[in-house]
Amino acid sequence: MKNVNIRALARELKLSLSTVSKALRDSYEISAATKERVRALAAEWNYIPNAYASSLRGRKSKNIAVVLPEVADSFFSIAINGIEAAVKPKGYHVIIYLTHESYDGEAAILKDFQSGRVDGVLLSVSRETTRTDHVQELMDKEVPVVFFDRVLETLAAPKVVTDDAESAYKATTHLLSQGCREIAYLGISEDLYICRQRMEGYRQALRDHQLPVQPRNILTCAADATRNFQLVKKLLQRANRPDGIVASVEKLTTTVYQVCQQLQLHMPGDVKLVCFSNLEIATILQPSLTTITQPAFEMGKTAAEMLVKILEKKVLTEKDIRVVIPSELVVRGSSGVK
Amino acid sequence: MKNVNIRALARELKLSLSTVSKALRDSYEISAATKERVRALAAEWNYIPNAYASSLRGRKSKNIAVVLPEVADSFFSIAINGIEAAVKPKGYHVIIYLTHESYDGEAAILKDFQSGRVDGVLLSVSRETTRTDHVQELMDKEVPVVFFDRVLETLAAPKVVTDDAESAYKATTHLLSQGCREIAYLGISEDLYICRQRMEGYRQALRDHQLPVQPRNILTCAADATRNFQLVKKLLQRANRPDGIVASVEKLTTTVYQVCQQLQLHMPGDVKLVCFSNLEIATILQPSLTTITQPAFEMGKTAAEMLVKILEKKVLTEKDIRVVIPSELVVRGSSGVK
DNA sequence: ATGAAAGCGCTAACAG
DNA sequence: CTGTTAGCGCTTTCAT
Repeated sequence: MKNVNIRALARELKLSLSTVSKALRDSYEISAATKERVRALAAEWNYIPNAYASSLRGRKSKNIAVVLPEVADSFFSIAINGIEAAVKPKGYHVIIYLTHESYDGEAAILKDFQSGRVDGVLLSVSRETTRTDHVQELMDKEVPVVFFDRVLETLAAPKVVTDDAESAYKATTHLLSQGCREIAYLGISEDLYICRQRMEGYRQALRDHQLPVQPRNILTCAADATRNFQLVKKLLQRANRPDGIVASVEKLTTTVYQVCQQLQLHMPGDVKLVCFSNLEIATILQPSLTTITQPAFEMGKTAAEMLVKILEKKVLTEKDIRVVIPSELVVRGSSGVK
Repeated sequence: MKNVNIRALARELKLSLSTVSKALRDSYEISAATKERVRALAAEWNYIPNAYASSLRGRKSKNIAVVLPEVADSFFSIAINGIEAAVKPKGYHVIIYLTHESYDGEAAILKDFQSGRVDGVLLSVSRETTRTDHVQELMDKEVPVVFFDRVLETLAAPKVVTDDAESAYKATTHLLSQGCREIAYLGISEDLYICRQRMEGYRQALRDHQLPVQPRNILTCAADATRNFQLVKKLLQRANRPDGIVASVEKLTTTVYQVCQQLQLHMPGDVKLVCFSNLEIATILQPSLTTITQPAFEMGKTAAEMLVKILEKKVLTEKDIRVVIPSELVVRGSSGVK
C-alpha cells in the first residue's frame, strides 16, 4: 500500500519511533513543540496509520459488525442508520454482514469473527436460526454480542426489542373492532422468537374476545415470493376466507395486495390488513396501509450504544438486560378507516 | 480475544512455528503426516488465524469496501446481493459504507481506506460529489477502485453502468407516444453524471419529436422528502401543468403519488409517470408503476468481478474499461397502459 | 522435511 | 521529555 509510516516520520524528524507515536496520540509525555513538529510532517506527508498494525498490537479493531438477514427491508435499512448515528461519534466502523436468512451463512460469519476482525457484534438472527451455539461460542471468546429485534431469547446477552406481542395484540384488537371475525396471521418462521411473540399477541387478542384460534388461519410464509403468493391466494380463496389479516413482516405487504388484486378482493371491504412495516410507501398504496411501525432507528441506535458501552468497559453488569421500545399502530385505509 | 495461536499449536505438537504455519497453508514442503497432525489439532482447538496479523504481514486484507449513498433504495440493496454473490466464492469480505449522500462523508471514508483496511473499493458516489480528488488520491495509493452506477466519468477507473441516456430516451418517447406533450424530468442532482445522462436522454427525445425543452419542466429534487413534495406539488399545480413525468430515482415515486393524491390528480388520466426504480411494489401501486428497471444485481456482480480480477492481478490493462448493462422499460398502468 | 530468525507497523513498559 | 526495546501473530526466506 503505502510507505509513510511512523519509522519514516521519525527518521525525517530525527526522533525515535516512540516519540512520534506518542506525539500522534497526544501523549502528555511529549512537549507541545515536538507534537507540533510531528503533526505538521504527518499532515504534510499525509500519514495514515496502518489499521492492522494498531489492531494487532492493541487487540482491538474499532470495527463493529452488524449481522442482518437482509438489507432490502426498511426496518433493517433504517436500523443501520441508527447504528451508524450511535457509533460514528465514538470512532467505530460499521461493517454490515448479510445472512440472507440462512443459518449456515450466519454461523460462518460469526465464526469468522473469532479472528478478532471486529470488537463487537450487533445481531438480528436469520429466519432459520434455531440453535444458539454459534453465538454462544463467540460470546465465550469474549466478543460482546448485542441482539436487536430478532433475538435469541435464551442467551444471556443484552437485547433491544420492540413490544411484539402487545403490538400484534393491538393490531388484532383493532381489526376486531373494525368488525373482523375471521382473522389470519401471516408469519415467516415458526422458530423466530419475535414471530412467535407476535403470534402470541394475535392469539391472546382472539381469546380475549372469545374467538377461537383457528390453525387454518395461521400461515408461515417462509419461502420465495411466488410460493408465498400461492399460499396467501389459497387462504383468500377459501369458502370461509379471512376478513382480516395481520402480516408479521413488511415483505408480505406486496403479496397480500397482489393476491387481492388478482382475486378482485376489495380492501378494506372484503379483507382488512395490518402489516408490521416501516415502508414509506404505506401512504400511497390503495388503500393506504395500516401499519405497526417499529422504532427502527431507535432500536438500532440503542443497541449500538449498549455495545459501545460494553466495549468501553463501562460494563453492564447485567448481561441479559432487555430494552423494550414500543411500536406504534398507525391506522390507515387498509383496515377500513378513511 | 483468544489465545489459540500458531505458537500454541507448535508447542503442543513439538513443531516449529514455521512448520505449523506452512502446514496450515498446505505448503508442498510439509509431509502429509505432519499436515494431518497439525490440521487435526487446529480443528480440535478451534484455531482461527488472527486476521490482523496475516493482513499486516501479507499487506492484504481480503476485505473489499462497497461505498454507497444509502441502502434504503432497492437498486443498492439488490446490487449488494450481486456483489456478495461475486466475491463470497473468492473468499472476500464485503464491508458496506454509507455516505448518506454527503461528499464529506464519502471523502472521510475513502481517506480511511488508505490505512490498508480494504484491498479494493466498489464505489457509487454521493449526490453531492463533484470533485474527484478524494478518489484519485486513493487510486494513487494503489487501492483499486471500480465504479458502478454513479460513476465519476473523468477518472481512469473501470466503470459499470447502465444505459442511462437511452433508457430515459425510451421512457420519454414512450410518454410521447402515450400522448404527453408537456413532460417533466425530475432529477436529484445537477452534478451526478447519471442524472445528467438521463436528462440528456430526455432532452434528446423531446428534440427528436420537435418539442421544446422547457427549463420549467426540469426539477432537481435534492432535498428532504417534505421539500421535494412541495417542489413537485408546485409543478403539478401550474396552469400548464405537465401531463407526463420522468422521475430519475426511486425515492421520487412516493412523492409523485402523494402529490397526485393530494391534488386529486388522476394517474394516468391527468399525469403519466415513468420512474427509474427496482421497487417490487411497482405492481401493487394504483395505478401500477411504469418503471425503468435497472439490472441492479448484474451491475453489482459485474463490478465486483472486475475488482476481484484486478486484485488477483489478472490485471485489466485498460484501466478505464466501461461496461454498459442495459435497463428495461417495464410498461404498466401509470403511463396509461392497462 | 523441518526449523531459526527477521520483520510487517505500531504501542507501551521501562529507562534515562 | 525522549529513547530503547520487546513484542502483537503471522509468513517467509534461508539454513539445516
